[in-house]
Amino acid sequence: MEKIYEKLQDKIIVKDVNDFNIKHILECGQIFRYKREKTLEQKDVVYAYKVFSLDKTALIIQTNCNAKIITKDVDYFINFFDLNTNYSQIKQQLQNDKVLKEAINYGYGIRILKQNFFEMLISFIISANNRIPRIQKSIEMICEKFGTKENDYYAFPTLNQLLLANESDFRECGVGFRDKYLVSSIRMFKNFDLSFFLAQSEQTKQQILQTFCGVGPKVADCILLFGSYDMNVFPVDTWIKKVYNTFYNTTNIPSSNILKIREFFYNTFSNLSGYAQQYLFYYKRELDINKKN
DNA sequence: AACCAGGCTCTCC
DNA sequence: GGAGAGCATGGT
Repeated sequence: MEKIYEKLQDKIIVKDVNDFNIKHILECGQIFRYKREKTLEQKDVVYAYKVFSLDKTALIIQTNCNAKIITKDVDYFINFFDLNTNYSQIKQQLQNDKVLKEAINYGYGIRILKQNFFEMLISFIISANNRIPRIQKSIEMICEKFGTKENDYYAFPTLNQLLLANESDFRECGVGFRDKYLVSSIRMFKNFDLSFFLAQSEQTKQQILQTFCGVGPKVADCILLFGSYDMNVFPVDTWIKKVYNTFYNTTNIPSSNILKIREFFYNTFSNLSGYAQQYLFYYKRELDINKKN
């Protein structure tokens, strides 16, 4: 298959915008550290975003015919944006499901980002029973407080940097009752063997993650999906619950039974569950948000 | 002013 | 092992 991108010295040109839309990618719920930039003067520019991962950053300028990823860390972001995976093929396989076909039509440019495991662990502990804008703000404050300063932004803190943080430090970043979960989980991560963990079975990985304080089934699935590119999980949150109730509730599962809903979707989408979840999440959330305004 | 948010922990049965 | 209360904080 032909590559969808061209690698240059300090940027990547993505040539196929049918499988790459930076708004879809960043606003489908998988990442918290990004900012929309004011659109530049050129009239063909559709979106411009800055994205941050660990200590790295990129500026993405999307037009109607291509997307430019401008960064010092070209190879890192080729992997980060999963540019060597064929999303046309994935989308085609998922089109059998009628609802998903609609969702893909809406968020056609979604790709699953390959993010850092530790950053996802911390981020999704904060996400529990929280609102997305406030999650973003808390994470940003934690970066400013404990992360290394780069040029015009702060890196996500390393494990050693976060080991210096106590509960009131986190409380000042607006994480609320999750402060103690963070302190506990950060200490536990010090003795965490990631490569051993990744070699375990799906079920074992889910169980191990739930031994971290503040990590239940949903957060565990998010960490696996976004932090280890594991497509065999289907995180069920409030938005997916709405998806289930509006589009799929033809079965006899009580709409409050998260684990049963999760099982239903995994049985439906199998090893493409992670992709499917993101199309559905983005579709439902955008529709509801736009309805309000 | 209650109610809710990318749920989880803890208690009680 | 399943159901239910309580949880920080801020927006609507």
